Amino acid sequence: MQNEEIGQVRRFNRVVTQRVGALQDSYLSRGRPLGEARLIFEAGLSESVDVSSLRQRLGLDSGYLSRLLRSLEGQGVVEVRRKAADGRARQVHLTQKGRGEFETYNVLSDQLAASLLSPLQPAQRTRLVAAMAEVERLLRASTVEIAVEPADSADARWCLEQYYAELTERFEAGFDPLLGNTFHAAEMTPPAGWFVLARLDGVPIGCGALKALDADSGEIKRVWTAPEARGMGVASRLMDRLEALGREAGFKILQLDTNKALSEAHALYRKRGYREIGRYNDNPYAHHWFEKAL
Amino acid sequence: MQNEEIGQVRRFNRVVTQRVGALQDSYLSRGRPLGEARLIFEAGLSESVDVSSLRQRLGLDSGYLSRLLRSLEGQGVVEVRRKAADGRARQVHLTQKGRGEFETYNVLSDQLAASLLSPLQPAQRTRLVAAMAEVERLLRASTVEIAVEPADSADARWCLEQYYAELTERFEAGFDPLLGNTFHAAEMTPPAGWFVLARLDGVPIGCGALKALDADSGEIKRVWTAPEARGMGVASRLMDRLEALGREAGFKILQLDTNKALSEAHALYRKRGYREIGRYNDNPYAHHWFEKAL
DNA sequence: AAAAATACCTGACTAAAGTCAGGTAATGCA
DNA sequence: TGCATTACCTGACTTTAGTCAGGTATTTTT
Repeated sequence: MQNEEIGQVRRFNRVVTQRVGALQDSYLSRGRPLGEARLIFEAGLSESVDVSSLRQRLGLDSGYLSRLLRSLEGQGVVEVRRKAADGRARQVHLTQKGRGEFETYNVLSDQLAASLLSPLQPAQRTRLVAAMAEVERLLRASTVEIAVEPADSADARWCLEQYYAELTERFEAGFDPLLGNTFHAAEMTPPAGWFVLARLDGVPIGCGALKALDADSGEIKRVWTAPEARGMGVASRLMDRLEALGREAGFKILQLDTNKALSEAHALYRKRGYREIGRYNDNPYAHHWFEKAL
Repeated sequence: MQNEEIGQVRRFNRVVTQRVGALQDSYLSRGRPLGEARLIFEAGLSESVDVSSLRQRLGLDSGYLSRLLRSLEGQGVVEVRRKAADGRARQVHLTQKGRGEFETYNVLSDQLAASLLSPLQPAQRTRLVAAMAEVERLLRASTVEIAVEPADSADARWCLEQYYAELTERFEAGFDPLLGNTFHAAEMTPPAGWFVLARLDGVPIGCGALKALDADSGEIKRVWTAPEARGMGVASRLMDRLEALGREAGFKILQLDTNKALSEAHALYRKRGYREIGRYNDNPYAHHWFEKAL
């Protein structure tokens, strides 16, 4: 990484935290401590929130949050009720007054955003918004975490279900997981194989698997990215990790198959140095077979 | 301004303050209150700083800053000495230990920046850095403030001097302010005329003037942007303001002259709807004359 | 030379933010 | 059924941040 890049990131950090951060705080606290304001904002995002979820999202101490909630209850902006499904847990709702406050914060946030744009000329404004979208997307991309996980965890299963559902929709002939060269959790468990999961803010957004074929070769399967996370390079990073695992396992060759409907996947494999080979398995859904020497 | 733009700015604000802001704080406070850390950082930027300048830059209360300095003195990271030139004022120096702390913060800042970039692929990284540069530049542009000010203030004179110096350098024949259709402060003082100044973070970075020629027409002069602030649309905004002042004053027509060396200025005038006319004054440095109906 | 202004300091506050050690009620599990 | 766990609460703190009213030394102005 060049010094120049680092320097640019640091300048960016400085300017943005000053302009946006400081403005944001002053706009949004409006006579109420920032902690309370943030709480109203979080609570307003949905009909009701569990206290535990607030605690996690805002990173607050249990006692501290409790006190904040008591204060907001005193102001009549929230109600805290015990949860029907679990009597220990409690849920936070905004009262009508709270809804009003939430809307006010929303209007202020809009004004804050507008105050950043309004001094600019239309062309500059368009460029700023586009650059912000790019920064946002790539910053989010840079916080995607990829880790080897058990293939039978709830998150792993969720990803695989999404993946199958997408294949069913996209394949001409539909997709039946039982026919399609399925592999089971055991085959994705070291040392028979590996399952990697990509998460954004803790939420699974992609997966991939590597299965040992023999001592020298492995097969890559089930590489999937959630639609909302596409264009962030997640699949590439999953492949990076899977290939690294293959290298560690001593494989000389990685193989994979794919359906003709998955054109983005073809492009990705080609770009990463996979070359098309003849059929090496009897997967009824496969139209193309690739391999790459590690 | 469209809702879509506002929404994008708000998403950007949220993502950036979360990622950058939170990381920054945790990285940079390292066991020391953030206020003290910021102080060390500011003090380290130069050999020595006046307390008053720190107070201004960090926006701190005099008593509060004083206490922070005592605390840092106690930790042995700064020395506060009276200033030779003015016995009331005091100067802050980092001790050797303080220098070490400063360097540590620098390294941490670099690491923080690197941690945002490192998960990305080279192409993404390049795009992120470019987008950050764009956002930084345009956000800075959006905080430029333009105001009508007295033409004989220190900042106004500074701008005009810079402007003259640049003309001297760029004009084939050099430039002598006494010959060049000079106008004096009185002519830029309402209602005879107006002087507008552009500031970025309080520092003057551009100026412009409008002078009444008669009841129906005015002349725009001395539109200048500091080299480091170019490409931010400052000149356009100065022109906007000057034309608005002209409209308020009831002028029907604005005129201006310019030297052939100032090609960017020509482009700007043409883009804003000025059309070239014949010589209307005897400015020896002018090669082109323009006017625009308001 | 006296008066006014300045630059900083000290003391005495307050509010906000955060921490930690118990405590209570509800739930899950053996 | 009883014991461990959980989800949250309360009380008793500390730290950080910030404000404000004087006070002292120095410089500038008159």
